Amino acid sequence: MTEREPRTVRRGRPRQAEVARLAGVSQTTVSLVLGGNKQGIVIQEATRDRVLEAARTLGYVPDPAARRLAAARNNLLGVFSFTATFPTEVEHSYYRFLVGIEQEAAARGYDLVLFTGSSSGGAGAGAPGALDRVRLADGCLLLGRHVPSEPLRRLVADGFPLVHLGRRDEPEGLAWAGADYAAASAEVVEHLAGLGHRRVLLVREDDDAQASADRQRGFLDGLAAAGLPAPEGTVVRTARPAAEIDAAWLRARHAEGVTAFVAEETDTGDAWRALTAAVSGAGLRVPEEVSLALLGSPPADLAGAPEPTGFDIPRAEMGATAVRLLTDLLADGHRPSQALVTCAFRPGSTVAPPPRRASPPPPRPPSP
Amino acid sequence: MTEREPRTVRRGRPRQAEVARLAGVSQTTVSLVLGGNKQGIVIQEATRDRVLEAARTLGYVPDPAARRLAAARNNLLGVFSFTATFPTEVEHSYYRFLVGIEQEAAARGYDLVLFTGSSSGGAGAGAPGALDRVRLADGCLLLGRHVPSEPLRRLVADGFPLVHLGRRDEPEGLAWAGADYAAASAEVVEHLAGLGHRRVLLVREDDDAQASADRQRGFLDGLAAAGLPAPEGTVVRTARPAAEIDAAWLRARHAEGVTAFVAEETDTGDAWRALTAAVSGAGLRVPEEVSLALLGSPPADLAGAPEPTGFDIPRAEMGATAVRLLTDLLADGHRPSQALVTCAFRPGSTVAPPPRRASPPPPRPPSP
DNA sequence: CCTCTCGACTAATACGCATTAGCTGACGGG
DNA sequence: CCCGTCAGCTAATGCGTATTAGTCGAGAGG
Repeated sequence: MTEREPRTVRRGRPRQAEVARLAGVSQTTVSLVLGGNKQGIVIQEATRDRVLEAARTLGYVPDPAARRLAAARNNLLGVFSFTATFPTEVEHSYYRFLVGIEQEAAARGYDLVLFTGSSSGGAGAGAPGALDRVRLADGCLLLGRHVPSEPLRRLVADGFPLVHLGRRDEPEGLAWAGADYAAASAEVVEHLAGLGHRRVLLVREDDDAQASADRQRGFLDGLAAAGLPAPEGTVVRTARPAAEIDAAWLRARHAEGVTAFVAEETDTGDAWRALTAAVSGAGLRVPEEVSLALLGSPPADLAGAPEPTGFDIPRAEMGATAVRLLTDLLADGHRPSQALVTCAFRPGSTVAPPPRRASPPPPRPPSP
Repeated sequence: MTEREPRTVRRGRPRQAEVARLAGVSQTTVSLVLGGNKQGIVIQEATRDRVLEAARTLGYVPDPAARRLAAARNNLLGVFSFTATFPTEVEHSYYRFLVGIEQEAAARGYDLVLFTGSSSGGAGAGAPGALDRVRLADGCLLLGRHVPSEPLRRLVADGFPLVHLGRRDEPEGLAWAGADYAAASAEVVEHLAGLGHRRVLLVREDDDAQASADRQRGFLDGLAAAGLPAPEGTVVRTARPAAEIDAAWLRARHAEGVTAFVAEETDTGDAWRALTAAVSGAGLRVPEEVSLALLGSPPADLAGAPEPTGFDIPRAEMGATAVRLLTDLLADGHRPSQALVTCAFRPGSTVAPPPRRASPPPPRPPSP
């Protein structure tokens, strides 16, 4: 039942052998001319030209798999993410990474392979072997907060060149390019303190990502640096921001003397979303009565709203840095290294000095 | 002086051969058990179990490169665009294509290769042989309006599986997945006519893209279907919309009895941008005094403005369709085909019946 | 008995490229 | 005049897996 099409279906893709035949030389010579020829074998100018000419006319392109198998390089960098690389939600944060990744990869002569295993349509990132497909490329970039450890550990142990986008200490020796959330978060807090705020709260989602932890640490460091206390309840961690961070909750905190709220940015932006909703639900004006800050960028659908004070994550730069790290790894096989990219403070318009009168806010009629 | 490390440096990664030795079978059997065994060769339950057990204890993971080499296909789909795939401008239209492409590719077990050659950092899409690199994949998707014909023609002639995103008749036999701009444009015009508009103008940029031509055709077809004339000047084509479509121009057209303006969507959105600017410059209210429609989606930076009446280009669906076309091509080697995806009409809020006061449109002699 | 399936595997080979041993003819020194 | 270089190639392998031809023993059928 198997149709044994002889040579007809032969994909147009030419091999070195075909090039060799056309140029009247051996396959070896073709490999020598087109490949690196690191052995320093001497080839005559004329021969070399014939080969190049033949390759051009046939449109020869090396097979990445074969190249890889023969223990050489592909010039392919993998990109693997643990959720779809292009999520359906508009303007997902990965896009910005990709901008930097593509540019830097292009500049260094690498093409990109997007491993789609984890996309919703596919088998899922959890599928056994999904991560192993990256071995097709020379090295791979990892995106996403929630990366399964076990397969990763294995890759690292085998010495496969990997760079994680975002700080990650988990498998010992994994290289990464991260944003300096801690420093940026501290800066935001110190900015608030400088304006006169004494009681500042951090709202974070119930998430164990390193990025969340870093922000919290920076937040607390910022408080400490400003000489402010961090009593119990200073960091609010909730799995369901929309439900728990509501107008009543916010009014209560405000009544206790909290004048500024800080939210972390996450994939969904839920913390920030809940916070802003709660504030407007409570009828408080921003920034006159209460200051808000966002440790990251606002979700795209809130683009119309006033620009939140906080910082911007230099995603494109992180992507470029990660590519740089990876290609360096490929080049000199140095041991994995890591890089922190600085975030840019964004002044925004959601913070101001706290209201003068230290008394609790006036009771307002419920909004219609 | 060749370092012939015997077994020591043997990559921690075991091969099928090692598994075979441990299980006391041949490498072939291992391949049969662990691979698909599409040949339907019968293996005893006990043997199969021994192999699986051995594979587990050794932590065997198949080498994707070898697998793809042996399979004579690499399960890679190329994505080639003639501008950077991830342009720096926010929310570029390619993103939406990619959403669909990634999903569908994942669902069909393909990974994606992004050819970065055309990115700003690289050699540029014009570089000789830039397009030839796509031969590395099993097939390739082409994005972008302005695709150089010559290298493309070659690829097509060689039978390399290619699908263009967007209608394209140029190289005979090129497959494509396009949006049905003509039908959608006609629908918009008929909608306007149904509301009572008699004089409708189309503003298009000076661009020879097929997409522009299709919209114009649909626009004219729509007029015809509604029984409206299309006198000279009904289609306004300008290279510099911002300069030529200004308040004065708009006021003049309005005075002539034109009650609705339609703009095409382009990469830049300049036509629409100019049109809206001109209308507000002319002090005309939308949609009370003048109706506007956009053949496509508005640029992202105009997201705050009222939603334009028009249609949405189903980009994700187009991407998915293109992938489907391409994989079908790969599977049964059928001759290239094309697919039109329907655009969804978007009611929006920029059109309304024309103003009541029937300042009689100048009875112009319809040109024959 | 001896050929003939048939079940259950295994040996051999192909995939496309890189690499490593040759191999050949020209030239030069002794 | 013979051997050793050496420039310039080519033949032969290997990489890890999938596939295709067997191979081999055990029953079945004649």
